Amino acid sequence: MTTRNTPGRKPRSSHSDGRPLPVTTYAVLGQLAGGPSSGYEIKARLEAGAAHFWHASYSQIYAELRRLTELELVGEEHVQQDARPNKRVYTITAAGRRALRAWLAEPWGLASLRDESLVKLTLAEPLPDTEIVEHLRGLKAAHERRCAEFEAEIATLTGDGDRYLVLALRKGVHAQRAFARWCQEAIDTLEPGD
Amino acid sequence: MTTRNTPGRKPRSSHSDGRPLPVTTYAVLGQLAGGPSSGYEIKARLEAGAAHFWHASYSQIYAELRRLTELELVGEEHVQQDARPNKRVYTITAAGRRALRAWLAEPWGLASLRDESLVKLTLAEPLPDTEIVEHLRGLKAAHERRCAEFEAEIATLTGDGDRYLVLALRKGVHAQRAFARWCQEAIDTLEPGD
DNA sequence: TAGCTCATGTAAGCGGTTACATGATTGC
DNA sequence: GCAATCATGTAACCGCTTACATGAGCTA
Repeated sequence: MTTRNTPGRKPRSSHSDGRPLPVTTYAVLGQLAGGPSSGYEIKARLEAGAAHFWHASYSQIYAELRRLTELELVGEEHVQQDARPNKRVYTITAAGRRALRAWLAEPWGLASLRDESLVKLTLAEPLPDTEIVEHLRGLKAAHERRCAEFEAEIATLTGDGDRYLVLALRKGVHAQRAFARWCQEAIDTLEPGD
Repeated sequence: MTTRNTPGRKPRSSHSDGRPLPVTTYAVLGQLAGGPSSGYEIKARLEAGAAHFWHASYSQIYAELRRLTELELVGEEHVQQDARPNKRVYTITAAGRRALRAWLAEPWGLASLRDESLVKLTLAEPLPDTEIVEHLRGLKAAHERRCAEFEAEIATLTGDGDRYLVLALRKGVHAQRAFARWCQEAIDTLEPGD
């Protein structure tokens, strides 16, 4: 006998719906794992943390908080403040922590890269190679600048609490360096003499 | 005297609207630059070409073709076929080629990477390092597999017409290698002995 | 007095995916 | 007889961005 959906029981809590929650939801939930906070604070934490590789607007954060509240993965508390606008402070629940841990336990997937410059490159056939090379030079410079940005940010992070953030930023450094090197390789193969 | 919008003249053709067209539009338009074809064929060409770094579903291709037709960047022709379903064959117009060239002439932008695994990493604090390392090992293996896939595909491309595609795939190789190396670096810093 | 920080939201729209619908021909 | 190829589309939905709306207190 298969497990029946006991009818009349409203399917509550963690996404009984088969589809997985989007990453952004967990990104928000994850911030709450570090302590209760308001939507506004969550935005700030995200900006200070994973902002380089994941981004969320206010609209979306507030929407996600509504969703998380409905799923009972977070609890909501209205806080009156004088001298400040009132807050809604969200707190992760036990179910929330479970959901987060379960998500972290799933295999860590590859980033799917949608690369505009490669679309351009594959369509660049009618252009003269010299022009393509010009673009590649510009791209290389951009990658190098970005790389330097990552390195600069790492340099400002001395605290031990930032261990994982530093690791994450290191990935940025690796990626940008690789891209810059690829640009040079591509330039070399396109340049006269080939 | 500033250039006035001559009123009563309907703003026709190439996106008089300020916003740039999305990349997908140009990806479709670009396929047409290689000769007239149907939506179905365009899908096949995309799949054979830039599919690894840019993807488009049928729904979207047909939608883009409608848009391109409206913008008069492509021309549409209904072709009766016996023994086959009827086609709509699209042909790039002079304005279409201009628009494509203009797009290619714009600076080639960096790929914005949204990396799920990095979100996980920055939220992994409560997990024991051994578990994180496990995930990173899995990720490294995945990157190496992907790298091998790119290399295998490059090996099948001997033709000279595939020059740019090969270059593009090389970027994939570079990226995957860099990611794999980063995984190892991260593993090393997290592993006991640190 | 002007602008920043704190604080929350709505509405509209876009890019994109997934599921669904249809149907003829060719090759195993 | 069954699946694959050719061929085009619609409808619903989702994730996300952008623009808009509001408002109090603090600081230059």
